[in-house]
Order: sequence, then structure tokens, then C-alpha cells
Amino acid sequence: MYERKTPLAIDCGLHLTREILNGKWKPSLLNAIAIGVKRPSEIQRLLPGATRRVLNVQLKELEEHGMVEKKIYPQLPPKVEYSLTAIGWSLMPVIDAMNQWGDANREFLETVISQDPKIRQTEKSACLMHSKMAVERRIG
Amino acid sequence: MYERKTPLAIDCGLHLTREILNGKWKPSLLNAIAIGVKRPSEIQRLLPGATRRVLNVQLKELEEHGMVEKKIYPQLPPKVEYSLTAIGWSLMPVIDAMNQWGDANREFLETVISQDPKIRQTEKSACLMHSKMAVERRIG
DNA sequence: TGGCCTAGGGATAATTTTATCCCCTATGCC
DNA sequence: GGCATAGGGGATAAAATTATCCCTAGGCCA
Repeated sequence: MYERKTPLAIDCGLHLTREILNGKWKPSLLNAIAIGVKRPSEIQRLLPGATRRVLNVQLKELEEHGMVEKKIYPQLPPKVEYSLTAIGWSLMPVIDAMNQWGDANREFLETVISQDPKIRQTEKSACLMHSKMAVERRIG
Repeated sequence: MYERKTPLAIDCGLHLTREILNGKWKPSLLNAIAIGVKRPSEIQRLLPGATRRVLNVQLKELEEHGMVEKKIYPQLPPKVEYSLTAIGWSLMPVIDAMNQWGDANREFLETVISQDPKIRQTEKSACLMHSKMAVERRIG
């Protein structure tokens, strides 16, 4: 298995949180589970930009870090459901804040990001409903 | 110059925010500037785990993304000061939320992170004052 | 028998991000 | 000349993260 070679910085809260959220799809995964999208196949449908493989890997990391729980139903075909742990729920204000800030500044951010010479193309897939549902959860 | 090859996902607010904060030291840099540590040499002292080079690179990205401004004083030896832009300030609630959550759950997080078989060692350098000052700023 | 469903994961390649190393600006001082 | 100051950045190596590809299980159905 892969072993990290550089020591991991965990001095301030910022670094600890960064470590937990470090992964392209981790905030989205937490959000998906929070809004009730719990089964792997549903999650994959919600995040079409990610491959099944990456989602599995990152879900496992979230599980190992204690943010989500995985319940395997002994059925066939198999059924699996993820849910947030208490500490996972406590992370939602962070996710919500990220979501809100990004949405509130979407126009500006899309502009500066696409002006970045490193970026050749961007990709919008269907996780906008994602934000909407998150807002609904927050508000009502 | 380096050019990204995979399209960048910018569907939901979460991804936009992630893109801006994507960089090992970016949250710390924003926080540092917010608490008044503005000159490159001071910032470097505050974040001893990072090399000068990386901080320069990530500061430039933050600048290109419109989060910070750089003022160069035409002096010798040179003097440079960074400051947050309006939108940079508007990001602080996110940074604060990350900082608070990480600090509030430090014990748990240090445990799960160090149990991770990928992690061989962790590193604590002096950016704890970092958090303290951030808290002070928040509280008043 | 062959194919579908749901879920999982090994191996490896490609991409992206960080780290290392070394050099540059320009002035003043010993 | 050599060194200090304060800041910057190119080139390249190394490390970390994602993407691709392909194979597993077990029952159901045509």
C-alpha cells in the first residue's frame, strides 16, 4: 500500500481540517450523504464527473477518518448505505460555508478561474441540484 | 508553463471553493494575512513547514484568483505587503469554520489521522498561535 | 449459457502538486 | 571582494493524487 513520505502537517485546525477534506470529491461526498443520497450507485449518479473507483477510495478514507459510516445489508444484489457520523455532521457547517461562498461568488470565480492560463477547459456536470438541496436542508 | 490537462470541475459552489483553496498552504496564507501577517518574510516565519518557493507560488495563485493584493514598495531593500481583497475577506468565514472545527476536534482528528496506515509521521510547527490569533480576531 | 444488477478492489499509468537546488535584483557596509 | 538585506523565480526531481482498465462475487432471468 501507499505510504506517505513527507510528514503531515497537523499544527493548526486549518491543517487538520484540510487533511480530512483533502480529496477532489470529499466535500461533495459528505454533502451528498448529508442530503440523503446514500447508496453508492446514487452517489455515482449525482457525481458523474468522478469515476466509481475514486468515489470508493475517497469514501473509504472518509470512513477511516470517522466521518461516515457504512452499512452493508446482507442482500443480493448487495445494498450499501452510507451515513454521516456525529463528527461528520459537525463538519457540515464547513461544507455549507464552502458551498454558499462558492455559489454566492460564482460569476466572479468562474471568470478568474477561466482566465487562469493553466486552465484549458472547465466542466459542469449535474451537481447543481446538489447545492440547491443543500440550501434547502439549511433553510428548511 | 504547466497546463492542466483534465477539465476542471466547477459545477457546484463546493468545487469552486475547493479550487480557490486548493493548495497545501492556501488556507494558512489567507489566515495569516487576515491576522495581519503581511510581509513575505513574516509569513515565512509563521509557516516554517513551507518553503519560500511554495509560499510564493501559492500567494501568486491567490493573487491571480483575486483573493489577495500585493503592494510593492519601491524601496531598497524591497518591501512587499499582502492584503486581502473584499472577496478574500468574504472567504474568511470559511477559513474560520475550518479552523474552529479542526481545533474543536483536535484530539479525535489527531488520533484517526495517526492511525491511518498511510501516515508515518506528523509534524507540528509553530502555527498554533495562528489559530489563537484567528480566534481573537473573530471574538474581538 | 450468457448477460444484468450492485458493489468492490488490484495494478498501473497519467496528471497534478510540492520539494529541492540554485541563481538573480540592487544597495550598503566591513 | 564578500556578505547581508528582502524578495523573486527557473528547472527539475520527487511525491501525492486521480484516472484507466479490468477482474471478482452471487443470484436472477431469458
